[in-house]
Amino acid sequence: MKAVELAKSYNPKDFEERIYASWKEKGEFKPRKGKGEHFSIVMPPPNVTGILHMGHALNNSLQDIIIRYYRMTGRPTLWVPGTDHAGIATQNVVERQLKKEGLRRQDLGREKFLERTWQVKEKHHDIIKSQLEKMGCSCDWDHERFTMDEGLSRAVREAFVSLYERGLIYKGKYLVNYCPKCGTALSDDEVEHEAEPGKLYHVRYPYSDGSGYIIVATTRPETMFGDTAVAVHPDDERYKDIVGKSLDLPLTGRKIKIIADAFVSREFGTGMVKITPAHDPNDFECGKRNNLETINVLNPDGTLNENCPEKYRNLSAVEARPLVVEDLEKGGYIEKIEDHDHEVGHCYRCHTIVEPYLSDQWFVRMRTLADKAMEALKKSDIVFYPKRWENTYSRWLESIRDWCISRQLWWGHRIPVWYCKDCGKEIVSREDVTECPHCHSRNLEQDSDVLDTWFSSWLWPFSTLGWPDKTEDLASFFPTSCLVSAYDIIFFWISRMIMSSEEFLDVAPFKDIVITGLVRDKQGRKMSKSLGNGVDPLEIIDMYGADAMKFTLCYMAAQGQDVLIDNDSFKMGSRFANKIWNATRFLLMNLEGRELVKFDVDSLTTMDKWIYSQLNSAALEIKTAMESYRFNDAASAVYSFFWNDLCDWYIEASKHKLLHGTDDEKNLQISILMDILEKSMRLMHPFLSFITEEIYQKLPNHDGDVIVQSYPEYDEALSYPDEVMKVEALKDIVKSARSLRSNLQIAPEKKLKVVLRTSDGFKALDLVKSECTFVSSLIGASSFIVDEKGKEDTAGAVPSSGAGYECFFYVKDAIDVEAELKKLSSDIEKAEKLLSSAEKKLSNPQFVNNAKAEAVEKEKKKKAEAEEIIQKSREHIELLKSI
RNA sequence: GGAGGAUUAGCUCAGCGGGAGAGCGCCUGCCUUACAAGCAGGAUGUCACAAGUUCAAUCCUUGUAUCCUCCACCA
Repeated sequence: MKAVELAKSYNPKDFEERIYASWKEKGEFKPRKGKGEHFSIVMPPPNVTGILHMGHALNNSLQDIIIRYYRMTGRPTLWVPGTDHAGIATQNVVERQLKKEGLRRQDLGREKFLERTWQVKEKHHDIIKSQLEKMGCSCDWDHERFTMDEGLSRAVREAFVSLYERGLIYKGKYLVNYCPKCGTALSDDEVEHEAEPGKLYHVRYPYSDGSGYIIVATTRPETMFGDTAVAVHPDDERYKDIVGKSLDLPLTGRKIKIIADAFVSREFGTGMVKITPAHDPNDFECGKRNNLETINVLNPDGTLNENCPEKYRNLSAVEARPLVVEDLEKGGYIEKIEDHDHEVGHCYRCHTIVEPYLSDQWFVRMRTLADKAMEALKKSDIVFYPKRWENTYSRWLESIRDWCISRQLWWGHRIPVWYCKDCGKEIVSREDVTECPHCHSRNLEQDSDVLDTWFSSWLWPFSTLGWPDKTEDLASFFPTSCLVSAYDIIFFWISRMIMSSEEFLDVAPFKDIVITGLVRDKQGRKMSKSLGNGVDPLEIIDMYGADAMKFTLCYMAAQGQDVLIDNDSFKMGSRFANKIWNATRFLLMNLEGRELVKFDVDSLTTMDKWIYSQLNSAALEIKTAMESYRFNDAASAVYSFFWNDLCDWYIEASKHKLLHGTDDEKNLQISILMDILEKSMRLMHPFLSFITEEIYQKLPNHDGDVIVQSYPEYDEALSYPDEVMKVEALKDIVKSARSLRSNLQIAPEKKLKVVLRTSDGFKALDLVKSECTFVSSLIGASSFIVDEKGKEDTAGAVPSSGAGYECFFYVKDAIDVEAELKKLSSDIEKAEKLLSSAEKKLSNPQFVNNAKAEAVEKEKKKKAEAEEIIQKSREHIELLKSI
């Protein structure tokens, strides 16, 4: 047989791109009719604001592993890719570009601005797509979607209108979070609270009748121009008598009343609080309860407006504050100023301080939606991995408040509401409206706001499959099987997808929710441009290849734990890939000139059965790990099977036959190896996709592409526990022999006569005999004699021993007796520890009576082994001393 | 103010009721005809601290300490 020769070293650049193109061309990522239930994933759509970072690499690597695994199990499999228009974030990117050109978006106008934003979207989309391809993501590009696609836009309208019709969407004037820089309202979840050092100003508010003053404490004195009352607790004995009295608001002289409201805490400050309904959520509620006037003192850009004294107008809150305080001091209104740290809300996109701002906005009523989402968890329709996130999810749903969905932006889905300028009616419609259905006027205007970006992404799992139409995709692949996401968007996205899906389709959008950790640097810090600690996926792929990146991430992704990495972390995967490459190279070299033969169980040796058994166990371990999303366990099963079992032991053991066997022996051996190798490629394919495909194509026994081959399944018939036990015993002999040689500092080239003496019932006896040559080569023996009967004269030989055997080395030349003595006493010490622990347990009647029978058996065995080691080691010490 | 996570070898982390593990790093010896991105051998741990449950605790319970996240309208 003519075998393909592999390049001397593993170079992923030689084939990764080619293989991806070939998969794509052959349509390998498309769902196929298979057996069993469908398996589908929708990719969390990356924002078109930039390029993918390591977090995306982790997330998509894991999805790729899952999807490839299930594709190979034969289930009809679909992975839907796509991108998100990312409302504010993308608009900010474009506005920043404009700023460099000295322009604002208003200078361009809505239409031109949107044109420009579409260009940015296209550019980033193309980069993102090519990144995903470089990573090897096996998603079905024919199913690719964008949140502002025609179809998805239709889904957004359907969702909006149908919620409106059910009374779950309403418009109203409320105090919302408002980012002055982005110029838009935000939802509660889009505000990040951070502790900041601040001051607590104690301000005197004089009574209108001149009978003195009261003191209120505030962190924001500049909002006092919007004060419309001062409140005390109704049960506060100190202030019972002054409720109803009138105060003169400092710096303006406007009169406000003292009111009583139970929300006031008596303990904080003076127990008196100024009420500014337009600029504080508590005060807003309090104002409503008490029918207070609402005075807005801010412009939309965060500066003070015409409701403030002239000198402060058009200054930002931060600029105005010291001026106001200064003027208060001048007027003798400041009682004292204390340091006071407090939480300040910041915009999650631009980090500007968010203002509570009174404005007309659209909201989704969340209570009933949240209840259904809660129900889904209670019924176990959804399961979180790891489970602890279920608490986080429930708690958020319990305390949910209505969702502000209107944004004063241009980039996004226009709110499907039209206002008739003639009859003043509001028209909410799935289709564009050009004529008022009430008065037939054509004088209509569409609401200028767009929807929160999450209002389209919360429909993602079904809008991408064609909803609201009843499509074949929806029927075949919905609900999806699992969702892989980081924990930072559980609220923004995951919870809301569950709500929308339960609301519109009466079913959870996915069953398993896999929450990954975040990728951080080696110090545990978030990766960011400003810190310069980012690790770029493309750079890693360039250095080590996509397989090395994917495998390493998988190996490190322990259930929900953050992944700490630097560039060097990926050497691990790279070395492993190199190992696979070289092992294959060696086997293909040995295939040259050989014939593949058919073989059956009867022709398998103990070693052969052992490696099949190990492969079989690995398949089981991987299955178990994958089913509970324990990626690191799956990766270590792959790693230790291929490297430790196959390379270190099996291939080593086969070398003698491959090099010195008869033609028949060689043919049989290489046939078995090719079979194992072919199965290994299938086993490893989800984790190292490119290299396994590249190698698979070069195997004489391959069939099509490995990506669509069947995944090795655990088979009870291929499990050989006896053989496994024997091989483990053989490994033990070799290891202890090697250890002895190393301790005695015997040069590797020095070949020695070695005699192995086994005890009665030593189970691996026949194996050691049949693998004589192998063992002999591993322990550097010139001759290796298995001495069952104890006939060999071992006088003067140095022994190494373990359970059931002694291995004598005939060392005539000078050896390091001291070193060996040291080793032996340390062995005795260890064994004595073991022995005493076992004896302690066995002499304890409670242990013997209560513990499981196997546990007791194990202790007995432990004891016997320890005793054997101690006894032999003592003999050996005597022996050494006598030399 | 709530909630969660972390604390195991020099570093990064697995494990989780019965003899302490991996990768990297380190030491020693090897270019053994696949791989020096390799092979072999080796050292290193009161499994944060303190109680409790148990025949048995790194693992379960309860506290304590340090670190990290998330949530929360107390001015």
